[in-house]
Amino acid sequence: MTTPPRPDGYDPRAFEPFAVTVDLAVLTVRAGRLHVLLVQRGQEPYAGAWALPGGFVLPRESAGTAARRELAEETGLPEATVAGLHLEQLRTYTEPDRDPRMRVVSVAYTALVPDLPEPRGGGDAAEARWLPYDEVPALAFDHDVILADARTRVGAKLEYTCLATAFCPPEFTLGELREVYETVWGVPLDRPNFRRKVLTTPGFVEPVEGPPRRTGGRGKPAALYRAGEATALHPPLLRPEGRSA
Amino acid sequence: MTTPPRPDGYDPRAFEPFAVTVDLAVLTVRAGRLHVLLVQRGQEPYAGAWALPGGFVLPRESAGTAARRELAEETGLPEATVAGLHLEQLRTYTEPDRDPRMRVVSVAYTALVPDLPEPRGGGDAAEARWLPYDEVPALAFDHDVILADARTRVGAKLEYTCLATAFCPPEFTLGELREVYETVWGVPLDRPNFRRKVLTTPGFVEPVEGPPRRTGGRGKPAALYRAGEATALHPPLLRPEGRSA
DNA sequence: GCCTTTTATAGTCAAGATGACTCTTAAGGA
DNA sequence: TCCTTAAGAGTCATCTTGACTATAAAAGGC
Repeated sequence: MTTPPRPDGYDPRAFEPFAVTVDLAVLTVRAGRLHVLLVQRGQEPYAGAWALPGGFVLPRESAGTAARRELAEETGLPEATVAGLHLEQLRTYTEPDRDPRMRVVSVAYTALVPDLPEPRGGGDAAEARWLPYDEVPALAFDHDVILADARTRVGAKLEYTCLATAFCPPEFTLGELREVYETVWGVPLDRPNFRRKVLTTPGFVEPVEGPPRRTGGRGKPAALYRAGEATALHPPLLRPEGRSA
Repeated sequence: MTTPPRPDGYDPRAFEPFAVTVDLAVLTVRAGRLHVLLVQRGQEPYAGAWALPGGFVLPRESAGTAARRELAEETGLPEATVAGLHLEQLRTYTEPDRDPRMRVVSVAYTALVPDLPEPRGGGDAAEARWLPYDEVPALAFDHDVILADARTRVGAKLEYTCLATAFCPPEFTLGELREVYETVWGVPLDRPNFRRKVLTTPGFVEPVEGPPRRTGGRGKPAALYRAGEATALHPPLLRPEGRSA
C-alpha cells in the first residue's frame, strides 16, 4: 500500500471521508422458489423502496461482524442462529455515485439460509419480507446489481462446493437437497443420478442414524441426512447444459 | 441498506471517517516460478518493509479505476497495457486495526500478467520488484493474508476458467500454458493429457495461422496459440490429487 | 556428420464419471 | 382397492480421465 497524496503529518480529516456499509443478499428456497430477504426503506433516499438489508459498519467492528449484526437486527433471529449461518463476502461496490448522499462503499455479503420464519421488520426498516426472486421490484441504490451478482455466484458455487446444504434445515432428505439445486439452477435434475452423485461424494452428506424417516406428504418416506464435513466437491456437480459463465 | 445511527440531518463528518484503499496482488510466472510484484515502503508505518502495491481511492474514482491507476503508476507500464490486463476483485479487508494510523478498509485486487519487464519503483514506493512467491518476506499490514488469499483464489480459478492464458503473452505454446498450471499448482502435469484437454475444450485456445512455430531453445518447435473466446472451462481442468478447498 | 538430450505431438487402453432409463417400494388420497 | 407420487436400486452406453508408449524435430556436444 502506498501513501496518500500528502502523507506527511497525516491527518485523517484531510480527506473527504468515505462511509462503509454492508449489504446482505440473504437467499433461501421456499416452496420450490428462490426467495430473497428485502426491507422497505423508511426514509430518504429511496424512501418506500425495497432494498437489501444492511447498514453502516461501526467504527470498531469488521464488515463481517457488521453483517451478522445487521442480519440479526433485521430478521429478528437470535444471535446464536445468525452466528451459525453461512455468510460469505460477495464483492465490494464502490461506484462514486451509488449513494446520492455521500461517498459510500458497500461490502456485500451473501447468506444462504434454510426456510426461516417470516421476519419482523426490525431496526430501521419499515418492513422486512421474503420475496420470490423473480418478483423482486427495482431496488434502491445498486442493489439490483448486487442481488444479480449474488444469484450468479451462488449458482456457480453449487457446482463445486457443498454449499447447497446451507439452504436446508439440519436434517434433510435428498429430495429437499435436489430441490435446492433445481430451484437455484432452474433446471430439473435426474433423481437417481443426483442421488448417486451426492452419496458417492465423500463428506457431502452423512445419513442420520436410526430408522427415522420423513414423509413429505405423499410418496415413499425418505431417509434423512445431515451435512457432511466436506466443503468442496471433487469432481464438481455441473449444471446440465447451461455452460455457466 | 439501512441508515446510520442518527440519520436525521445527515452529516458525513459526524462519523469517524473511513479511508478506502486498494491493494494489488500482481502475479506472474517467470522462469517456472510464481512471482509477485512488491514495493518497498518509503515511510511509516512499516517504512522499509515490503508491501503489495496499492494506494488510496480518490474521491471521484471507483476502486477498480484506482487499482488500474496504481498499477500503472507502480509498474511504469503504459496505460494502454494496464487497461487490457485481467484485474479481478479479490476480497475486501476490514479488520479495525489493520492500519495503525486510522480506520482503513482495503479492496484487494488480483492481476495476472505475462512476464513483464522489471518495474521501475515509481509513485510513492522506494523500490518495486518482482519477488518469487516463496521468497516473500513478512509484508506490511495484513498483506501476507491478502497475498495468500490471492494465490488460493488463482489456483482454484485455473481449474474452472480459462484464466491461465492471462499469464501468457499474446501468442504462446501449449508448453508455456502448461508451465503456468504446473507453477501455480506446484504439480507436474502429463503433457499429452494436458494437450488433449486444452485442445478439445472449445474456445480455450485457437491456433495461430501459418507455419509459424517457436523453438524455445531445445526440443521440437511448438505451434503457437492465442487465447480463445471462452472464459469458463466445462468440464473443468481439475488438479491431480489435491482436493482443492 | 553422428549421437544424445529435450520437447512437441500422435495414439492406445482401462478406469471412472455421467446421462438416460427402467423397475420396485412405500407411502397418501379418492 | 386402485391410482398417484416420490424414494431408492440398478443397467448400459458414452464421455472424460489418467497412465503410458511411440514418433518427430529441434539443439548441443563430439
